[in-house]
Amino acid sequence: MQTSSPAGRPGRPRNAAADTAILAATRQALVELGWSRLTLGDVATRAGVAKTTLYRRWSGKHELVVDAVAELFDELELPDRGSLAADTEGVVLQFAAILARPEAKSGLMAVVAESTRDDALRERIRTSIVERQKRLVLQGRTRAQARGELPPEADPEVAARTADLIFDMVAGAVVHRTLVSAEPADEEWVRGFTRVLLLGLAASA
Amino acid sequence: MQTSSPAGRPGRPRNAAADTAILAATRQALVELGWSRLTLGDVATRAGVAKTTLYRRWSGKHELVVDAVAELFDELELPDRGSLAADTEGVVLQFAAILARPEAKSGLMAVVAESTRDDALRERIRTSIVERQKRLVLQGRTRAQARGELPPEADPEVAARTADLIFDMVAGAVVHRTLVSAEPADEEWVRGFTRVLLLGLAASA
DNA sequence: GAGCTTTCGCTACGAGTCGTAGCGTAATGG
DNA sequence: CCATTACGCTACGACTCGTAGCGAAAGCTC
Repeated sequence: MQTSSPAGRPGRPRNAAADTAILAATRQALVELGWSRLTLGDVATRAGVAKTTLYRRWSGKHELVVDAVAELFDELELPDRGSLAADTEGVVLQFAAILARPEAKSGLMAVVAESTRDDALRERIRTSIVERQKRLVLQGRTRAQARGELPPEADPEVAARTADLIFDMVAGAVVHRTLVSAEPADEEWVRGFTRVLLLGLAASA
Repeated sequence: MQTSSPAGRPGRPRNAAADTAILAATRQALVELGWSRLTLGDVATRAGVAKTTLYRRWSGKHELVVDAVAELFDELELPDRGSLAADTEGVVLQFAAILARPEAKSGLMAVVAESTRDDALRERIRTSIVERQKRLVLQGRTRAQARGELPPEADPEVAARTADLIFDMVAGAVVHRTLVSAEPADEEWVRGFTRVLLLGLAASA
């Protein structure tokens, strides 16, 4: 989605409803067809717009799918369940529920794959999807430190590195469980995961 | 790669060197073009074979890339460095080194994305890539139990679930770090990761 | 209202890829 | 020698891509 026209720009304004319709149509097409068989002409037909309209707003399949999938993560929130372990389990379960949806599965990995050769696409993914998730990790750590469950971080640089590490471990594990192992990240799995994450491999046995 | 013709089958045998050339050409094309721009016609030209020959051996782009990428993981081994932590660091560094290669990056995620809608493809990935990695986790756990670093598992069912969990945590974290966060899984990162994995989040600070 | 600007739907188009068919030839075993 | 399979090559229809051009619609400013 490029910069819209909020200010008094001359000319006919864009149909805002079309954006919504196009993104919804994209997700529907992802469910029915998957990434590889999804075509922009098909999406345009589903959304009830002309193919040229779609190309005026998105430069291609990749950007469109990033935006369509990003909206799925809007609902992510950090619940306050009273302890770091419970908070972690709650947010991981939310994340897992989103990833379980077919439109997320087929779309997310495809754009990540393409982002390895497209810096602009990676930046788009980072700002509209990844950062939104990482924010929850930072919130959770701050809250846990306030509770005294985690020691306060003196060095902000070390704190940032640790947060990045935790984020990669949490998001990576759920993604791998869901997409590669193709098993559900259900409550039982999340409990085991949280135990290892917080207590370590040796202590959790 | 489908079943070759080792037994005395009539007719002209397949050129075994062509398989090697095609897979190498596929990896080269992945490096230069990435997944989306890789075409089978181009791979055939690079390998010096006719496009029809390629289609006689692989049913499509997905299967071909799975086989091409799978060979990258052949070199994975579990080093014996004397302790669970050191062994873990060693194998994770190997895994990270493979994932850092562009042909692995662009190819692996793409086929995983497609496998969410193609059971046969997922099975092919599982047997030729994933199981080979998971074996290392099992070896590492057995060795650590022999050393007394981990308690022996009484229930084989629980042991299998734990091994799956560890595998998803290790592989997922490295993949996420490399492909999504787009940062190198270097020695420093691996040390921090291993510490959290073995000791837990609280104890590792 | 007049005039300007931008969007929209539609059609058409060249370019590129896909996967297959058909052909003649090469290589192996019985 | 002959059946059988693999190979290289060419050609093909079908499909998707991304763009161009057109007339009409919808907003703004004067």
